[in-house]
Order: sequence, then C-alpha cells, then structure tokens
Amino acid sequence: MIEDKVKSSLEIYNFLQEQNLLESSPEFWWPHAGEFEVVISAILTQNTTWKNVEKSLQNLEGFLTLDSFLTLHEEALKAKIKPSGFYNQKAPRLLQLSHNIKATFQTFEKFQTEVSRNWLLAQKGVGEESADAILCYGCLRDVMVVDSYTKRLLHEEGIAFKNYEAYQEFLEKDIRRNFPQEKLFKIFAHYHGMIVEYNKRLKSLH
DNA sequence: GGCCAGGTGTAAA
DNA sequence: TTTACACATGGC
Repeated sequence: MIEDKVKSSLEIYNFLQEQNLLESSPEFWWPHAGEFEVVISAILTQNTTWKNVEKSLQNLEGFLTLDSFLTLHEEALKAKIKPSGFYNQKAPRLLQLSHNIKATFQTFEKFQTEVSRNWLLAQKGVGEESADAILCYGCLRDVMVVDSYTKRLLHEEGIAFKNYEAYQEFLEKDIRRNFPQEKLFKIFAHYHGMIVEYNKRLKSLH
C-alpha cells in the first residue's frame, strides 16, 4: 500500500502551472496591478464576488487615483459601491485609508515603496489578507496572499496550520528556496491567482 | 428561499 | 485567546 505523500508548496505550484489557469488574465492576474485601484478593489472584494466588485469599479470610473478618490464624499461613495455590499462600513473605511495614505506618504508611489505590513494592518478595514493583497498586487512586493480558497485547496491536500502566518510561510518558503529574489513577486502573484482560478473552474463544472 | 462570495471588527464567553 | 455575530448585494 502506497501512502499518500503530502505535497510541497512547489509541487502544488507546478501542478497549477500545468492547468493553464491564467490564459485570459492580466499579467499579474489582479486587474490594474501596481495602481491605486488595487487598494480600493482589495477592500471592495472582502467577502464579495469579483463580479459585484467590477460593478462598483465601473461606478468609480474617474475616481480611481488617490487624489481623485479623496474628492468623493462618503454618501456619494456609498452609492457607487453599493453593488459590492457592506457599503456602510466599506465607504468610511476606504476614505479613511486613502486619507491616511495621503497624510503619511503624500503620493501612491511613495506608499508603494515605503508602506509596511504593520502600517496596513493598523488601518481599520484592512486585515491580513487585504494587507497582503495590497502589498503584492498594489505595491508589487514578494508576498503571498492566503485566502479561503488557498486554505481549502491545502486542506484537500491534507495540509493545515494554526494561523494565517503559518499558511503563508508554508507557501512562500519552498518558493523562496527555489527561485531568485527578482522572480518572487511575479510567482507569488500568479500562485495566488491560479488558486482562485482553479476554484472557479472547479465550481463551473457543476 | 437558502447559501455563498477573492473578510474584518467587535463583543462576549 | 477563542467564538459568535453583523455587515449587504447579487448569482445560482
């Protein structure tokens, strides 16, 4: 009898790579990676389908830079992000976060190079997953996002950990050992993206 | 009509 | 430190 061998992070990554999951995705999977828009979409997508986030983003056309977003009033913002739910709490949190970015870093470009994970976690409405999504897809840092899809996939492989950081370390460590520093951002961005797309594909087969 | 979605903050145990 | 609950729309 052959025992099931627990897969390594690299083996899972390679398996996903073979599935051609990112064929019709943007270069770094998350739409408009490297732009301020990612800060907004990272909050809007909390416990919400991406389809509904897209509707809100369409309503926000013309307001998706740091300075233009800050011209929005709370009630107007609520109306625009209504399709993606939780608008009564997401609107004030988005405005506060944007205001704090402006006050602390002046520009989104400086925010990208200087912000820390702890600074993000101190913002109301930004938890571990959103902080890492902003760091990876907004700031182009070598950080792996852990979401419910990621945990689900690992659990199906018989892999489980006690907290977010432990999942993240399992996923990142094996990749860091096997690839040069300059490739890590793109690999982590794709890795998380492939996990999401893999789950979408499984769901669409029902 | 119930359940879920690219979570987070808060309060109670 | 863990658990329970509110937050809200839209698709299936």
